[in-house]
Amino acid sequence: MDAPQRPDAISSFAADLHIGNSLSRKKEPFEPISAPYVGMYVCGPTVYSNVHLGNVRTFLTFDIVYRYLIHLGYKVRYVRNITDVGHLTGDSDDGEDKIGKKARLENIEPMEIVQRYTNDFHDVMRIFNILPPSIEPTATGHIVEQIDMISKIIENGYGYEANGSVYFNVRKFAESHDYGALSGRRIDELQSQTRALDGQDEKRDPIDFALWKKADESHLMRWPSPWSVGFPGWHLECSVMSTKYLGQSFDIHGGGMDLKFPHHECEIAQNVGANGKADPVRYWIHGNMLTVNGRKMSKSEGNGFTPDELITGNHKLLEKGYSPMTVRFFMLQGHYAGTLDFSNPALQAAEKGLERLMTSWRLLEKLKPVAEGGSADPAPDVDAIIARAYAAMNDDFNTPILIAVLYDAVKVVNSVAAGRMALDEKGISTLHHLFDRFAKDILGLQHEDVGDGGDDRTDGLMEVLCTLRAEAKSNQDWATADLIRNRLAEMGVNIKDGKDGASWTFD
RNA sequence: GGUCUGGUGGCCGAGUGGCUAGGCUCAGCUCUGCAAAAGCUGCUACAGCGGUUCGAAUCCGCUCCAGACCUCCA
Repeated sequence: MDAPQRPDAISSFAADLHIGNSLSRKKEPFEPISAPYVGMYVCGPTVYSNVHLGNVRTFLTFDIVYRYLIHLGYKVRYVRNITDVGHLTGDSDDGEDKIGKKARLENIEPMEIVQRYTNDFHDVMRIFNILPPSIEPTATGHIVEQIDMISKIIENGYGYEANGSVYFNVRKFAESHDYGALSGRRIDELQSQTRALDGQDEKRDPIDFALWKKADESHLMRWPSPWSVGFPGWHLECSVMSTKYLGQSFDIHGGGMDLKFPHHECEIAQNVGANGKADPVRYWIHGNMLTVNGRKMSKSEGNGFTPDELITGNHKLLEKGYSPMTVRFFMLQGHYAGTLDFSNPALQAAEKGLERLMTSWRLLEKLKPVAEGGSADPAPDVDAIIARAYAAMNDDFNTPILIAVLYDAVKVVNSVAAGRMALDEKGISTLHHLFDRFAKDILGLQHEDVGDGGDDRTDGLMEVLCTLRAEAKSNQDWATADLIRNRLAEMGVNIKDGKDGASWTFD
């Protein structure tokens, strides 16, 4: 897994980068707080089960952001947390800690759960060629800092203790701050929307959220604090770890659309409530959901695929298996801010489209420049293609447009290979640059064939076979020519007859 | 009910005032011993209704439809 090549200085193209900011709901020019450094925080997974493709889409979105910022020359510190405590089951069952519950069900240590699914998460990230972040902190590794932040929030008057638990006083905070600015919610509406208080509730107001929860001995994961033995609230870890590693104000905060409320709204309140600094995050980026037959992919719907099911095709909703690169490409053909529907025809279209792109990319390696002094007519304008590639990425990371631009390059490569167009040395090297930087570094596309082809010996063997076949063809010995072609095809080697002899590709 | 997204051709999916994606599919053609690949051409749409404008898929209003979110032991 290769990180993008980072230039020594910030690219001149960086000045045109615009980011769709979910806080302002506008596309804004990207101006880092202290260039060349960029701080980016993304909410990572809660490691109590296998990740599914919907999760993958979110992390892929920020992989593209990360890769492009690096490509532009920024020194990015990318922090993506692992939630290993505090995320409660929010639905109708019991509101237990998700990890604690799983540990109890399987009768093992919570940390075994955490380790197992963290490993799984990393494996999945790897097969989709998603780069690891600079720092991957865990909630349990930052209990001390979380307690410290709670204390600050209480000191500042925005938190209160009730029976050993601590809550954030939303109404108090909203007196002087715009709670709801990110999600567009108003606290009066929230108030009326919230389910009725039951008499046991320790919260002063139903819209308050927990910073610390007291826990009895049946809880597997609990820590001492000034208020009680218990555990931190889910929203707290992200505030704590982003502040610790990126500062009280930082550039980019990302996550899935479904985290906008309450999670991110609460994060802002906590950061501001503890640090007193308004606007802790400059640019909020939210990746949209992956749907299946129009429904959000989720475990409870039974419409989530694990990577294994995806690759083998062993799932009732899959007609066949698809490679991770196919899925990566498929996801990048849609913009991150829109929903994307996962379907078999769409996947098959992506598979074929990717194959055409990759075949052309391989063909580029063998392209010969037009001879010195020879005319390159008609000569395609490859510099314009590069400019359009940057324009696409600068427009809020518009990968679908970038892919469309790459297909223009595909057309050029194929035309040159077929002798219909000509390129000089410089033109060819520009195309190399386009594919290496945009397809490989930024989109993270890579050839999936492993081990076969590419080395000198294979090339030599192929040359011999092609020469023999060319000889057979010139003798009109079609039987021999077809035998060579067919036997190679059985092995996954495809011969293509062009104007200047045959070329070959591997499946 | 509230908040937020969206509704684009056979399918997927860009595009936010005039030029205008791209991929896949289908049909025809070129090339070709045949095939594959590649290239060319065609099929060419913006949920509905009204408004603004010289001009709207794009802006405004309304309607219809779809999805997400609405929080801690509800």
